[in-house]
Amino acid sequence: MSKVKPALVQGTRDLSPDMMYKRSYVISVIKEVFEKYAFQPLETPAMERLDTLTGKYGDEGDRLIFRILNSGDFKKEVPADVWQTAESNTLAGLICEKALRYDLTVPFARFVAMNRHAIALPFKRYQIQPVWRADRPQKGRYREFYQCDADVVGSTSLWQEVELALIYAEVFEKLKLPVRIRLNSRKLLNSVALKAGAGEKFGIFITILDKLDKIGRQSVVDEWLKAGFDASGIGSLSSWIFDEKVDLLKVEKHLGAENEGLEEVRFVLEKVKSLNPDAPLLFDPTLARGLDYYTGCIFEVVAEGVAVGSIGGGGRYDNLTGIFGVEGIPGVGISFGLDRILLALEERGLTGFAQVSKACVMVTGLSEEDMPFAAEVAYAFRKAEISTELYPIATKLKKSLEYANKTAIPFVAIIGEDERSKRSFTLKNLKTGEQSSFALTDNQGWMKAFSVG
RNA sequence: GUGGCUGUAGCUCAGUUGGUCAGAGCGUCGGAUUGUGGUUCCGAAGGUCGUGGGUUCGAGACCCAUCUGCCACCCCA
Repeated sequence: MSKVKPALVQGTRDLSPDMMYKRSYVISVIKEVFEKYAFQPLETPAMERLDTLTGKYGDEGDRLIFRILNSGDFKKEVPADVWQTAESNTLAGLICEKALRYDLTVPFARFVAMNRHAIALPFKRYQIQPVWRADRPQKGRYREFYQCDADVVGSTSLWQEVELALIYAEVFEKLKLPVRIRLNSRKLLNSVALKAGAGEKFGIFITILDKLDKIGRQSVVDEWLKAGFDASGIGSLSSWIFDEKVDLLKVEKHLGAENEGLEEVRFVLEKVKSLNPDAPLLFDPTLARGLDYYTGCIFEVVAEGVAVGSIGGGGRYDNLTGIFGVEGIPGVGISFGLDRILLALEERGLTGFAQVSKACVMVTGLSEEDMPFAAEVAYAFRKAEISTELYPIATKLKKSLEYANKTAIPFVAIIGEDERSKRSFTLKNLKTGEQSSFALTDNQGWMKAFSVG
């Protein structure tokens, strides 16, 4: 076999032990909160049938789906002339029947459609798994990344939105990451678009609106006008919609009191704030979100002071399972972008929570004769539920202490001839340099020493 | 998918108009210290200058391609 230079696929990365400690912690926080709000775990396969995924994310989304080449003699299935003349895209459709999942929501919808009979509604599930997108990587943008989703299907109650917003607030509070949770409603956006005379061109309208952060108010207005929307409508719209803090009463004045979207937003905002006054939830009429399937409330989370894009998003979709032939099951869900959350924590220096050492204590023997007893000591520690590493060869103390120091193991139990003959060990605290001797049978003694460190 | 920037020892980077320019710091390894690390001192190893072509008497430096990272667009976690 010829030698290959080791390399990673574009947009992917290895997660070192160092990173894994941090990730595990963040995942544990998210999972804990999900379970506290009574969501149940679910996992689905990395690959789905291609037709399960296509058409769910818009044209742009379809392009970003990683397709999997058929096994076997896939060429045989394609007529020669087609093979010659077809566009790459068409051809890919003929030789790929599977794809890597693009998000967790559509596979979940597929699961619900397939298991409708076995599920008690409302069904609340959470799912923490990687997804893949054939995007061009940038900072905080990977081709393989983790999403942590919580969705409820089978309930139209706005209390679900309230609880999901509370989850967002609680997770980021626990992670000590300052965020802004933006809230809007697609229905409200619809009314806004109507005011602007957007009518059929709702998509174009919100796409332009969505660019507000990047291009600024004036450019948004200009683009709207260029797109041919009603000038007077836009004029009155721009008098309030870009305000930093939008007063709901003001919105009501412009859209009328009988506005469903406004009522949704008001309800969620009020209930969340009354339960958790510190929740950083705020109404933002300019929040649009691109995904085709949202129909009600929409959420987006951005980290304060860190440019990593949004670290979470979600919303309500009235009929996601419809395309799988199961009608009338509404859903609402949120997603956490694990990789971006970690990036944000990293940039703000908030990863101090991470466990730094794999082991609490390392046992080292000075000669081969000491090794059996060293192993016995290590085993005794483990029986006491202490994470223990046995230095695998008898070596100079300098060596093993250096190793313990580098890997941040706080204690070293030293076994030499003396210790072995007395069935004891010398316990050194690497932080303070103190050391004392314990009989192996003196569990209470050495357990106390460990707890002090 | 479109456009731009980038790539030199494990890491962070020097390298002048193409002609000893293959370097520094940190890290790694060995020794000072054969039962004591994190400090100090001494010494050593490690790079076909991302990769593949090309221009040139001569290229790390120029050109082309490709890969990677990053940035903008698009989109999004």
